[in-house]
Amino acid sequence: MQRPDEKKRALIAATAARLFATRPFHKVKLDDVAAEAGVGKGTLYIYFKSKEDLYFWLIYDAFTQVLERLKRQLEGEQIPAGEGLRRILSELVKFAFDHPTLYELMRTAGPIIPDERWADRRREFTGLIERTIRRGNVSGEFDDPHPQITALCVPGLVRSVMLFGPKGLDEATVTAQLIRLIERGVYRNGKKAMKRTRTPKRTALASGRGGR
Amino acid sequence: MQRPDEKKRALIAATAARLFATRPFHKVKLDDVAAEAGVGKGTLYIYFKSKEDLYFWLIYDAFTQVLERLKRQLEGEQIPAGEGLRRILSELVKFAFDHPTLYELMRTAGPIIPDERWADRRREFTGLIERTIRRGNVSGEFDDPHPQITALCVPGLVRSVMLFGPKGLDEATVTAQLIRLIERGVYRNGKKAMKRTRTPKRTALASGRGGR
DNA sequence: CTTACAATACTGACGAGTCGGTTTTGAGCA
DNA sequence: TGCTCAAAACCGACTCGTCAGTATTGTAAG
Repeated sequence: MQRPDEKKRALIAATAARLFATRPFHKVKLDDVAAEAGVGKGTLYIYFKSKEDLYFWLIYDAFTQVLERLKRQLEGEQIPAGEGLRRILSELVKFAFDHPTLYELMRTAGPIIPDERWADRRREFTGLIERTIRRGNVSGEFDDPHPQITALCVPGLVRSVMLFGPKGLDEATVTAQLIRLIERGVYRNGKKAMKRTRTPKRTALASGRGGR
Repeated sequence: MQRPDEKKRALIAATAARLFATRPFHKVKLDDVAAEAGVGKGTLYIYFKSKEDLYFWLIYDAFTQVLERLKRQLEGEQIPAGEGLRRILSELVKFAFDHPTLYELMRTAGPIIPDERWADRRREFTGLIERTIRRGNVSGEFDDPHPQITALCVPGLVRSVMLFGPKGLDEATVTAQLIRLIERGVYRNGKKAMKRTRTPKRTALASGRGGR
């Protein structure tokens, strides 16, 4: 009955994730985690170094899961950029719907995590999206002047909707709408349609130092 | 030295905002807030009921500021929906650049704030955007099947870019790109619709706005 | 008899909130 | 202008509950 640890680690992780998603870090007591997981408090410390370690691990793990799924979606043959973008979006939304707890958890996470690995993962993530857009630009499929900014936006869209959206929203609707938004923003339209958007002037105007 | 208390309240608030933006709630010590504000700890409790109260007040206040500015931008005559949307975006970005601290602070805010006022404000906010989009739909300017979802996305876009974007980004570029994304996602396709938007020359984006 | 763990008792630090003493303010008065 | 005094603002050392983390004990399985 008591040999394999991975099962128990997962149990603890799931319980903790649930609690951390429900209330802020400082309100989650490890006593509660232990109790709800049906585990001794001491056991927690067999699997995790500290409360912060546990918390970090949860987020890192969840994020890694998303990342791996995305990579799997995009690997292989030459998927057209548009298709790639669509897959990214639906994969993200799917994950958010399937694991609301983990998604909510990542929200809390904020960038204030000292660990460098977190930032690395994050960069890897947006890099994936950015590269897809650039690929589309090169192939002529897209025409996005700022793939980096757009890439940053993608997870933000999903986050906002999941976080503040009304409860009734269904996955398909959300996916469709987000895809629509991003796609339109990025695709090369009938040339005249997007002719404008002030592109020519931008550089000159931006002269006046942004902020900070 | 100081007679009017509002000055001091603002000082405390600003200091606290800085600290709360820098580290998570549970790592901010009121002793530090007091020290950095050059104020006795007891004084904090003259102006704020508790740590949570202080925190909540900061966020609520910041959010209210944005909301008021937006309202001011949109009130008055019949601004075309497209122009309204553009104003919303640039106002948000401007605020984010001007008050990075407050903006970052609002990020943290998701945390299950018990107070109903917070949810109200939030609804008021997205409602403003949603209504603008609907107006555009009615006038034929836009053609967005899900104004509500789109409205939810807007603040998310700004957030993502400000939060994870590289430091170098300047306000004008960010504004332009976000406007482009949303606009394209929302406008009725077809050359004539597009053209109308452009006719009135772009609003003065370069309106100064120095960082400091 | 050993291993892995639940249960639980324990402790030490930490930090929110308090309280009594001190300073500032401004009104009333000369 | 100067003095008095009460009320309000202010300070910061102290208190006291709360947990994170640890050590101990009992027990079931192998």
